[in-house]
This record gives sequence, structure tokens and C-alpha cells, in this order.
Amino acid sequence: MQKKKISINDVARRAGVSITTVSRVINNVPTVSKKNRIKVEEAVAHLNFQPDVSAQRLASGTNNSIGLVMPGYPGIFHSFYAVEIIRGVGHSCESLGLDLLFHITNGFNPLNASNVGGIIFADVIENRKQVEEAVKRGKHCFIVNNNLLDLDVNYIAVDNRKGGELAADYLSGFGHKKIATITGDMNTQSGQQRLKGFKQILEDKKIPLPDEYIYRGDYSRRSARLAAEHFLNLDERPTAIFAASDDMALEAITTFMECGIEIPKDMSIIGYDDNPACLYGPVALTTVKQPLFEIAKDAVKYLHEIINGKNTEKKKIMLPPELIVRDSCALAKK
Amino acid sequence: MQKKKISINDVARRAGVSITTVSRVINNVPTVSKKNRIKVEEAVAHLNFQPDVSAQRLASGTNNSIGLVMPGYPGIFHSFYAVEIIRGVGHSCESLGLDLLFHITNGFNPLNASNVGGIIFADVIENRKQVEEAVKRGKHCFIVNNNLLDLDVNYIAVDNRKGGELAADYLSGFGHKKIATITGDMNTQSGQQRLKGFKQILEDKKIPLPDEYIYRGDYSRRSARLAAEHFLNLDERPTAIFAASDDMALEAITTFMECGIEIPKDMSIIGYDDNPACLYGPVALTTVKQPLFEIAKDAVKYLHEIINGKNTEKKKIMLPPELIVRDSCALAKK
DNA sequence: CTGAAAGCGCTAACAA
DNA sequence: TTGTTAGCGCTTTCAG
Repeated sequence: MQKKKISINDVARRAGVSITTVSRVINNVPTVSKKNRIKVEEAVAHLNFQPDVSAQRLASGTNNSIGLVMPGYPGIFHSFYAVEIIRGVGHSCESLGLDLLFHITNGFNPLNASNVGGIIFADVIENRKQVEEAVKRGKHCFIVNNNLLDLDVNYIAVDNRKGGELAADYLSGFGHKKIATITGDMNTQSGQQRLKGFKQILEDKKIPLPDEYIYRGDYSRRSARLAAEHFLNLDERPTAIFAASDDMALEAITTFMECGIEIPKDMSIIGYDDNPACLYGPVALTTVKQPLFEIAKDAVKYLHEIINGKNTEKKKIMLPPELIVRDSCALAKK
Repeated sequence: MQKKKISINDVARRAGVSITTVSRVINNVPTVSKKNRIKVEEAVAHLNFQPDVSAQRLASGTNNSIGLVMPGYPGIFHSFYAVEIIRGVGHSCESLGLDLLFHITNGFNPLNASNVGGIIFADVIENRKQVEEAVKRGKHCFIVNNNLLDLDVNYIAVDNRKGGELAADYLSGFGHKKIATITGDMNTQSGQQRLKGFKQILEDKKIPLPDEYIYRGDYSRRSARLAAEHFLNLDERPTAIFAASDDMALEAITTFMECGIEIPKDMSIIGYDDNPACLYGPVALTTVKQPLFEIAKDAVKYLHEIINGKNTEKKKIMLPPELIVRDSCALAKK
């Protein structure tokens, strides 16, 4: 069991002041005499006092904590995406002094969010219901990486469609006519949108995209290896590939190299993420960068403002991705 | 701003009962007549009522939430370790109905843990002070992956030393006499212990271990690549390598293969973690497995019991690692 | 600048 | 089986 809890009363008694004064000191209210402030601080230190957060919340009606809801589908935890979001949200909460309630959801359980001031949804996959629920309850929500356009809710995302366009545009600019793609998980908006953008550019440029050039991956390394093997077995091998994540790009490169294919001489590959873990591979990877860490940080920052009523109009933020050119793409052979 | 909060009083009024009865229904106290229970449930549903967690905690003196404190050093978030722990703790909390407060620490800020029932420390690196603080405050703590033997605190860990021994023993059993290692981060207990176990076996078997066979890595892929290059440049190249993580093992393999070295024919490599992401690489990796997910789950389970006073004696759990034999090691050449 | 007093929303005796 | 009542530890008027 816990040690006997020491409360604001104990501090007040020891400092010889009222509990109100102690409360003022705790909350940095300026109207406290220096003398009393010092007495209280001494007592706090001596008694090792920490205020009871539940009581503070109940009394003040505020709640300086936010929930991070992360879809729990297999593999998401080994994705660069999830990890960057957790990092960004975590760091941001820490620096703002917010409690971070972390929730892995299966998408079905209802969310009891009464003990958080607001919620960040890191992507929305099978848990749209939860978002709707939370909005209905009047909770402040912020969606990351998904624009639930039909819902009137704050979001911040990177334009995945634009990212797919960037990749396709870059590869076709090298004169490639046989461009394939390893898609991301098609259950995610990011996977869908990247493919959509990619397709669009090829169509615009009248570059054919046969079905066998679209391999449905799922962001896992395993799927990328299978994709690479699939492309290798094609009569008309592609000469360039857009992988919807760096992880997949790297695994494809490794697979190709094992078969004696040189990158980028024989095969151009572009990834997605700008995952630093892929910087030191066999070839420096050309990729599409999305500022995930920053997005997560911004989401927390805005949500915090919204919770405190400082920023009432809905945020709808769509950031552009950025092409990072390195060494994994080259001109198409004649 | 939030919608006006609806409270237990509103429910009671609508259901035509006292707030006590409502409270009983919420908490599944059996002594409520079926009729009243139904009335209350109707009101709860109709009003969309969710109890205020802060008030519940304050009134009941219980706290069904646990804190997960994760050291924030660079790279930990891209480590298999951190991710597995987060997954394990997260899933376990969800199934037990516990709130999970996630805290990335820099090791210096004091931890206000008054709003959690207990704390799980995922490894302890530069934040030993925080553990001592928490223990001193009478908080229930559970340390994962670190046996702070001098502190009387619960812990659950895998025997890293034993893991190092397993690896060294396995490699030397193939007749290797030139065995090198890429260590983990030497600021971590895991890094230190794995090296210690590794050294011990070589010493026992009278296999020399020159300084240049010990490369100080830090669990990053980058360090493994540098290590591999270092070993390649040695006059006396090692014929076998123990990498303190699968990620590093894989990066080393990739680097070696780029230089035309065949695995395992020319070089045996054993990793650590049994990271499934490394299963589908160029060579199936022989490795030392540690059940991280399970450890994290157990930590939550025990902590939960302890918080509820069901299990008072201190837990000191040290699990053995397990050798997983695949294809990346072979007999030393004559 | 300080303190008394009235709650915040809920739980837990206790009495009925 | 139900309701009354006294807090849980803190913040916040409002007088002084």
C-alpha cells in the first residue's frame, strides 16, 4: 500500500498559513508575500509534497492531459510512421507539461475520454466510429495523417497524393517508361492516396501502367521482398519502382542486389518517409519526405491551444511533402 | 469549449433515483433492483453520460492507471526493444482496463506521479534518480530490463549476460577462433551485460579477444556498418561475429555482402532480439531471443496486482534468453 | 496580500 | 434494496 498521503493541509499547518496560500504558491499566483512563499516552499520540500492531480482537475475543471489514440493493426508498431508520431507527441507533451494518455485501439471498444482534455487520433483506420463518438461528446479532437473531410474536425496531414505525384514525376523525368509501384497498406488513406497520385501522373504522361506493375504491399519489409521477386519474374521487368515506404524500398533494393541487379544502374528506386535508418544502406535512397515529427508536435500544440480556448476556429492543415534526391535513381537506359 | 458537463445528478434525476443508486449501477454493485438498474441504464444512454474519472479517483482513493517511463535517448525509439515494450504494456493495459500514461523522460525532470497507481520503468539509463524518488514516495514501481539490484524494487528482465554467453558458446562450438563482437550501447545495462557474458565464455575457452575485435556500437544500423567496415580492414579478419542486436547484425551482413563476402560461408553472424523484421533478409538470422512483449505484459499484470494489494512481496524475475538457430552461422573453415 | 467557505463529481459508510 | 450524508484534496470566489 501507499504511504499515508500528505496533503495541502499538512503543508499549510507546517508553514503556518492557510491552504489557500499553499494553493497560490503551488500555482504560481503572484499575490503571495515573499515570506510566506518561502515558508510554504520549505514545507513542501520538507514534506515531499506533490499535489493530487485528480483533486486539482476536479476542483479547477481543467484537464491538462491529452489522449493519443493509435490504431492497433499488426505492424503499425514497426512502422516509421507510428514511432515518429509517438515521439513527436511525447516530446511535445513533455515540453508543454501535459500528461499523455496512450491508447492502442482495436477500433471497437468505446473510448472513455472523460479524463483527457482532448484527443489526438494518429491516423484513423478502423476506428472512425470513435472519432465520431468523441466529436459528438464535444471533445476536442485532432486527427493526424487523415483528412476526414466530411467530419468537421481538426486535422493535420501531409498530402499523400502529392507525394505519389512527386515520385512518379521524378521517375518519369528520367525517361523511364516501365514504372512499377509497391503500394502501402490499402486499408490506409496514405496507401490509397500515394497510389492515386502516382497513377495520375503516369496517366497524364501517357505512360502505361499494367496491373502487374502494381504490387499491393502493406508497408512491411516482407511484402516488399515478395514484390521485388514478383517484378523480377515478369517478362517485361520494370526499370523504375516507387515504393510507398523507405523500409519497403530498402528491402526491395536488398532483394534486387542479391540477384545481381545494380542500383540505380539497372533499376531506379524511390522510397517514401525519409527514414534516417535507411540512410546508411547500400545506396543512399532517394525519397519523399514527410515531416511526421513536426506534424505530431504541431497537433499537440494546436490541440493545447484549443483546449485552453485560445484558438477556436477549426484547423485544416495539409502540408506538402518534399522530394529528397539521393543516389537510388538514374536515367533510363536507351 | 466543452459542452456542459452532465453529471451523476442529471442521471439520477432522470432515472428518478438517488445518485448512490446511479453510482452503484456504474460500478456494477449487485445490490440494485432490476427495475432501477434498467432505469439508470436508460438515463445513462440517453444523456450520454460518462463518469468523471478524476472525481472517481478522488472519492475512491484508487487509481487504475499506470505510468510508463521511457528513457528518451536518441535512437531508442527506433529500437525493437522500445517498440516491443510499448506494445506489450499498451495491450496489457487495454485488456485490464487500465489507463496508460506515457512519459518520455530526459532523466532529469522530476516525475509527478501522483496521478498514477504505479510506474513501469522501461529500462533505466540516466534516470536512476527518478526511480529512487518514486520508491521513496512509496509508489509502486516495476523495472523492466534492468535489475537495480541494490534497490529494493520489483523488476523483470532477461538475463543479458546469459545471452552473451549463449552467442559466444554457439559460435565457438563451430570451431571459430577469431570471434568479434559489435556491442550495444555501453550506456545500457543490456549492452554491458551482453559483452560481459560474451567475454566470459571466450576467456573460459581460452579464445583470444583482441581489442580490435570489440567494436563499440550503439544499437544503430549506422554503427554496425562502421563496425563491419572496421572488421573488413583488419589484417586478421574475424570469422564470426556476435552483434548485440538483430538490426546491427543485418546491417553488418548487408555490408559484408556488398563486399562479396558470403554469409555464412565466409563469415558467421549471430544477432540478438529475434526481431521478425530480420526474418526475411538475405539470410535467415541466427539469434538470441528475448521475450520482450511478454515481459512487458507481465510487468503490467504484476504491477496491477500489487496496486490492488494482492501480491505484496517484491518480484525479482530474471528470465533466460533462448538461442534461435537459423542459417547465418557455419563451421569455421579449416 | 490573506483566509474562510463553498463546492468540483463522485464514493462509501451508515441508517432506514 | 435504497437514500442521506460526509468527505476525497484541491481551487476559487469573496470579504477582509
